[in-house]
Amino acid sequence: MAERPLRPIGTPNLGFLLRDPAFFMNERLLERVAEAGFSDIRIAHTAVFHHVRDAGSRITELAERAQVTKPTVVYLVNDLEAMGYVERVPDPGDGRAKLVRLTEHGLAAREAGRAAVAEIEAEWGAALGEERLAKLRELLLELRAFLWP
Amino acid sequence: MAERPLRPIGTPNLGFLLRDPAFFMNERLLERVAEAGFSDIRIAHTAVFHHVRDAGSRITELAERAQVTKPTVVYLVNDLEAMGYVERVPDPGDGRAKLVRLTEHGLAAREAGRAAVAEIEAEWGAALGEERLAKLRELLLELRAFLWP
DNA sequence: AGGCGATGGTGAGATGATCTAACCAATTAG
DNA sequence: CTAATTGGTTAGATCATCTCACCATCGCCT
Repeated sequence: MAERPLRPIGTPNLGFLLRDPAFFMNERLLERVAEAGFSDIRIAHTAVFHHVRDAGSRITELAERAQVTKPTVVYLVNDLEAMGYVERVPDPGDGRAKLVRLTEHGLAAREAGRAAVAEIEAEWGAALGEERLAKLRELLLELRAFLWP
Repeated sequence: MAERPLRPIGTPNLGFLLRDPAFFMNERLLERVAEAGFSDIRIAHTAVFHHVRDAGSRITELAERAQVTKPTVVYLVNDLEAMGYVERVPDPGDGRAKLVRLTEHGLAAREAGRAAVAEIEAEWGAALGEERLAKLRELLLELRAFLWP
């Protein structure tokens, strides 16, 4: 298998090429969110911020969407609740369930996060050229469609 | 900042687009390496396998190359040494230093890892088309050059 | 209507990968 | 020759994640 032209020596494999900039973005994101006044947010919390719906989401739903286990989400939500970013409200439609919802503070943090991401992507766009960045995004979306049909 | 056209709703940001397939590759890599008979290798170990030179590398060098601290490398190397993948030999040129080198077992595991990566990349190439995958790699290399000049 | 399997959420405890701080041994530079 | 630097290690902490066990509620079935 793998009868394809060998990569030039020293060219990192796709795993590294993908992971390293993802890591970079995480770090910058955290930096800028901290600068915006939310310095207690850690990278794991982004799973919640990214997936929680405005009307509130169940723990189970968050776990599915973020592809982690329920106890992991509970741990993150406990954390965020203690820090005032989210609140748990009873789910009106099901006595067992609770809805996790962003507080005002949480909404502000999410906005800061979104702004930071947009900023970082803009910097990358300025460096590569907007069309090339768009092409990169397109290819990554295609890859994602293949991996998670 | 960020006066660029908004992404369509639901389009994941670049962080996720990059991280998710990197994660995917890691998991597949580990699976296949395990199938090849090296089932005790964990993902963190890849840092050592990927960066160690055939002639042997110092702990310090590995830490720099893998972008982690020295104690982290010591921890990984202890692990790999106990499992028989690497050995420590004294550095002939410096009494303080030791060289970490792959054993026969380690070389075999590295080969299995390389084969697995090549296989996965070939699958991606078959799905996206080789030229498009090459384009993706090219753009990622460009991004890397921007981020780590 | 009552019981019981499925579902939503939690707690306890373990594990893995990382870090910082402190340290010893050997080297190199004044 | 001493002092600062460098290579490696140990100890201990932290964080993010998991599995297993559990309780509460729901909704179905007889």
